[in-house]
Amino acid sequence: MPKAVDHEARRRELAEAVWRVISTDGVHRASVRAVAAESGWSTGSLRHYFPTQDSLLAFAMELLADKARARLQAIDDQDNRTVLRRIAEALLPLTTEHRIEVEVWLALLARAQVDPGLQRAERDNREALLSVLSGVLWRATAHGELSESRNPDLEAVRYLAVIDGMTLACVFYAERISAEVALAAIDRHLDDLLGVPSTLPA
Amino acid sequence: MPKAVDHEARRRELAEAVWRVISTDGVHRASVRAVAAESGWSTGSLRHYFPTQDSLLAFAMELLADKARARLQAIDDQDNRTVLRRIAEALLPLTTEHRIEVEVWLALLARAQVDPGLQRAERDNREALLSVLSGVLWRATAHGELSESRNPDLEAVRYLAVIDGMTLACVFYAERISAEVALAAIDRHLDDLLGVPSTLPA
DNA sequence: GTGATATAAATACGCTTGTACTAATACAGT
DNA sequence: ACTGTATTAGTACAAGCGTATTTATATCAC
Repeated sequence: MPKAVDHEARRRELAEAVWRVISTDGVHRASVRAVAAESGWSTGSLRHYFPTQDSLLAFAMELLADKARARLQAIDDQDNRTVLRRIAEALLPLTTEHRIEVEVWLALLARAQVDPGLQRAERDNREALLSVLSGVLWRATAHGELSESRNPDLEAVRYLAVIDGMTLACVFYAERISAEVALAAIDRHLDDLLGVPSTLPA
Repeated sequence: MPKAVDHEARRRELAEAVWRVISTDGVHRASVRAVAAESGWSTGSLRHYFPTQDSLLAFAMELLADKARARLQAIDDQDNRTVLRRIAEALLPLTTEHRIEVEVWLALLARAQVDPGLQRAERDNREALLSVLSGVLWRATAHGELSESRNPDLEAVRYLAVIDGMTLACVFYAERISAEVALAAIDRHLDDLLGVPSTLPA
């Protein structure tokens, strides 16, 4: 029997090389050769784990979605406001490592627009995110934390929009929008939704 | 004297071909040859107006920024809430034509992340947008429409985030987020900022 | 008409790309 | 130690790329 290699581990290793190439040179430079060189393997070896470039990029994108999902699932149940805050913290690019992930995600997202093979990761992630947010906000309504006059589904869409918009700002406008500003905007938004926490009940 | 051609008009014509190629095939397919074929001109002709591919893409992006700026400047002075609404309408991809512009913009934005030549259009647009929003919100504070407890600059950042986030949702999640939902979220946000307009003053 | 010249088209060069194929390597079971 | 095979490396090929250069075209001043 030949050498035994952990297939999934190798695929992850190669996907991480994809991230590095995209982060520094852009998606359009993420050629099979460039990724192979970045990973330290030959193009022939890479092809054993990913028969085509598309499958390589698609896996790299799905792995990013998995990481985001894992961060979200690690949020333990607390009061609704804290959960909403933690979700924003899990999605916003507050650390350098996460910032790079978001940059790569956005680059792949733009490509997914014209590459059906990349669209699934985006759809699944989005779907999961919105249903989680809706769930929390419906629960908040049931607990009287969110006003009856508000539509929880619409508020979920709007809150996700704030997170996405602040994410864009952090990535493309970093010198103006710091992590502190991003979180301040999130907290201000939660104040509007759920009321200022430290004040007496109205 | 030779044939006289309107240089700027031809450059715009070629830039529009760039938009079409990016919209249907993606930035990575926006080669000089592909754009020339889409425009109906030869690559040699194209090169008379854009010596390099980078200059072609940069001009295509700047032209998009110009169109957005023109839409914003066409908003005539009205009450602050209406102005804020109109700004959102000018930026959100509510029509098919505008939707394509936003798709192309996002594709070029992703590339601008690793291509300094494309970054200026993004910066200028962003800067102008934020200062307009801040101006309106400071005015709203002066008129007592925005609560003194709110920071107009932070609210400008947050409102732009909502617009950007809804824009992303409209483009990448169109079957779930319609134009109506996007505008409903905007109106809800303006309600939070400025109060519900149809009610009696508190 | 004629000629000067901006524009258009065509061709060519060197490079990179995605993918395919072939030969060498190295390790698990006997 | 031997053998078979998963893995790796290396090479090859056709296609597409950005760009340069060279030739042909068409129009305006005279």
